[in-house]
Amino acid sequence: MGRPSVQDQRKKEVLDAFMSCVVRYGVEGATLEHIAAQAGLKRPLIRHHLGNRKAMVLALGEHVVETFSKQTETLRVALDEHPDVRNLIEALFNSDGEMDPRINICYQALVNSIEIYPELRKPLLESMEAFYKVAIDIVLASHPKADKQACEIVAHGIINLFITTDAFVPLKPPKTWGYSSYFAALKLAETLEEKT
Amino acid sequence: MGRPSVQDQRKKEVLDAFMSCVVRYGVEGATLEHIAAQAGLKRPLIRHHLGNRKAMVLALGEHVVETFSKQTETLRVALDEHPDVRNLIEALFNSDGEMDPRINICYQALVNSIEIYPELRKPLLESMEAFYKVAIDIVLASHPKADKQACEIVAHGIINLFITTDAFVPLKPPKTWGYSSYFAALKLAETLEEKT
DNA sequence: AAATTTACTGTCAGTATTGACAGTAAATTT
DNA sequence: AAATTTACTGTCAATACTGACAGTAAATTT
Repeated sequence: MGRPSVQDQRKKEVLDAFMSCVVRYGVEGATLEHIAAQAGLKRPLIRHHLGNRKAMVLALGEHVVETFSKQTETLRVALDEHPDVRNLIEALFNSDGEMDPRINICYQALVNSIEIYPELRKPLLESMEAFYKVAIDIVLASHPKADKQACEIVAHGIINLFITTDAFVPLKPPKTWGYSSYFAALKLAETLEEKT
Repeated sequence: MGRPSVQDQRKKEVLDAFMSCVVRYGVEGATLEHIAAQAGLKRPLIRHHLGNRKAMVLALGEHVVETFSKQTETLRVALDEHPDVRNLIEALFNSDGEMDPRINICYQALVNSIEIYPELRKPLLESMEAFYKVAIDIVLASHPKADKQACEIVAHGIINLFITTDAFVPLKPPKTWGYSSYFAALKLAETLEEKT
């Protein structure tokens, strides 16, 4: 009874606003006022729903890790149907709107804040490990004859290139930069093909 | 006449301290007090030498761009002697102590702060363009018969992989991650070899 | 309609950060 | 030694940020 709770919804909204602010101002530059304004709420209200600043940062960490894990799972389905490296690359780089471009930037920002929030280290590390693992599995399944170590290197390379996809967006770089990581990932995948 | 000026030296020391703080706390998290403590100086003194906070951030931008440009030049000499892709990769990934690992992290942090300091955009963009250009030139000179576009893609890929080298360091990742970008870069370079 | 629970706002105190500047100390010239 | 220039320190006011909480409004149950 009583007024129905909207905490779950509000939390998501606030964390979404937090992400946008982290992209613009960094973790420490994202003030509670910034976040509240971005979410269209008053500052005391976001505190009511999420607690103090530290709790918010940790919640953001969970949120990013969770979103990351969902993306990882989305990739795993591409494995089940057609365990092909190109499918992996397409899913990573050309899934229109599926991947939130803010996630990678926030992830990196949180990694760099680990000295302030050491609790973030473990979940961030584990989510990235899972991400690598899925990529490695796909590459291995896709090229069963290829050298195992080569597959791991290619998988790592593809993921690392993916990480940089949106790294330069604030620079408004020439269009040629935009797809460079994508094309490089494709070339990297080529190295596993049979050499005829 | 008068007491000899140590501004040039002090500026360098402060900017070096600023870099260390940006790596730990991000651009906005690096307070003047942090920077001063890191440099072993009093806060009013760093102001005396470098001006207010905004001036310091812009000076840091110049410093990073300058260091970046020096690294770019260091690479160009590797071009003149042996324009080989492997030399490029070795110079990037295995030049013990030559490359300051903080530079990439600071560069990325500054890129993400462009909305606050728009003046940084142009120099940051240009320094990265120069960096790409040198890499492309080396790859082209190294493989004159190869497809031009392929060379550009490989060069971009190598640089983008280089960018990620120290991205995960705060996570204290397993050793296997450490060289993944390096090995991936080598594999990427392989794609330009003659297919026999 | 009363009670209850939650959403939301206004506001204040404590702290952190920055900017500013007066004043002192040190090194150099004349 | 006096003058001059710069390095450096102490300190205070203004501002920004956060934490806390009382109090109001809204939605639901009985």
